[in-house]
Amino acid sequence: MGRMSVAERRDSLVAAAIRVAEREGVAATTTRAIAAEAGVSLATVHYCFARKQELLEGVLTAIVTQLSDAAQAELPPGGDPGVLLRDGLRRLWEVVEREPGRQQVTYELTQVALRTEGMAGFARWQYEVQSGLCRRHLEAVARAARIDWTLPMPVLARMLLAVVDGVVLGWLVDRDGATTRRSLDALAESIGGFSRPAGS
Amino acid sequence: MGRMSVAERRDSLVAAAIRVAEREGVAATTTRAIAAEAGVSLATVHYCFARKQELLEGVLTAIVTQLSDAAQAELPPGGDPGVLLRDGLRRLWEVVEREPGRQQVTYELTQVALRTEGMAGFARWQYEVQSGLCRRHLEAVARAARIDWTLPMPVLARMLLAVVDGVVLGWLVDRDGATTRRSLDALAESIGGFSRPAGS
DNA sequence: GTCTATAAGGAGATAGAC
DNA sequence: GTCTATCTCCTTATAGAC
Repeated sequence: MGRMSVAERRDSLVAAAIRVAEREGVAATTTRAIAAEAGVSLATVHYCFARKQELLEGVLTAIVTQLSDAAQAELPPGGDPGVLLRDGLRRLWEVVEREPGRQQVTYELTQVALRTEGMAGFARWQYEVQSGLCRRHLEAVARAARIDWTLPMPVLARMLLAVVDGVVLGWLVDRDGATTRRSLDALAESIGGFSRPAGS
Repeated sequence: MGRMSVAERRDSLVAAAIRVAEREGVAATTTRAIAAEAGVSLATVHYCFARKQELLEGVLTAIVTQLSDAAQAELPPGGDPGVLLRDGLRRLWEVVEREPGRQQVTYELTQVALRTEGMAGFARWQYEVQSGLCRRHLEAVARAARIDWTLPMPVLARMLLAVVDGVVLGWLVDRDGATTRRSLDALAESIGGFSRPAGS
């Protein structure tokens, strides 16, 4: 843990903060805990980030960016839109179920951002990014299944994002994976129903 | 603000805590802030609640109970299940849009409960109560529309609860009421589709 | 039952040596 | 860049007078 550039140290502190937040919760992610996790002194944290809020913004940005990078997937042509959506959500679900702490941190950070002066914009940005991922996936499904959606894209994207958020939130509370997966499948099928053959 | 019984004082402190939490967030709901809001001294709070966690449990209980009481509604016979569900969600939405702080506090408290030793049970209880409300509403819709649901009730109830949670969560971030209402309508219609005429 | 006063500790942030 | 030491403020909780 010798000397490194400010940029490297910042990345290392953000990574440490994410580990602490997943393990202990965002509320318990103090600058002291982050410093200990990263193996540096408290003052080093404040040398790299003028205020703690800047570090939290870095955490939120890193989490959203990682999620965004992981969500890219191309779809082979053909198939039913409901089935394509269902398969996409099942792949997403595997990731969620493997990293529950990450999802919990995401929701906690959104709440913190909404309540913190000057961070509300980050919450909205996070939501726009996730909404954009939903939109792109819905467009990919439309191309693959050769259909047009019968609802405006903003409405459909919001439906899909709401379904994912709500389902994950519920699972974080009761950890009933079986019922959760069946609900997710049914909701995917539902949304797939808002389609008609392309150009008709 | 003279003397009152412990029970009365506890209720008054819980009510004060809810007001502070709606205004400032659960994280900022300190015993001092609650005492000030209730017009009593700090020591009085600790006289009525041995630990702060007991007070928070009282807040969560009060919020869930109030929500539960407000959700009762009888449905006139006849109509389409999707339309009945949609109308129910629209009534619920009016309440949500009128009291955004209340919803935000609910999510914040769930997160706190999940992270707090000894409070995880409260989060699960909260979820079971809300799930029960969804189940009862779905059963009422089935009676009114004379249909049977084509999915098991636990799955349907979870779908409905997830939809409400996800939609509210998204609206708390971007406050786009128009898109939110259209998404809610479409999702209600979707869930209504998992039905067939009764006894067929 | 309610108060004032205080304990005991944790938080973010900074000063100044190296 | 990183450290130790410290400041200042705020938190939960308690003691003891009234």
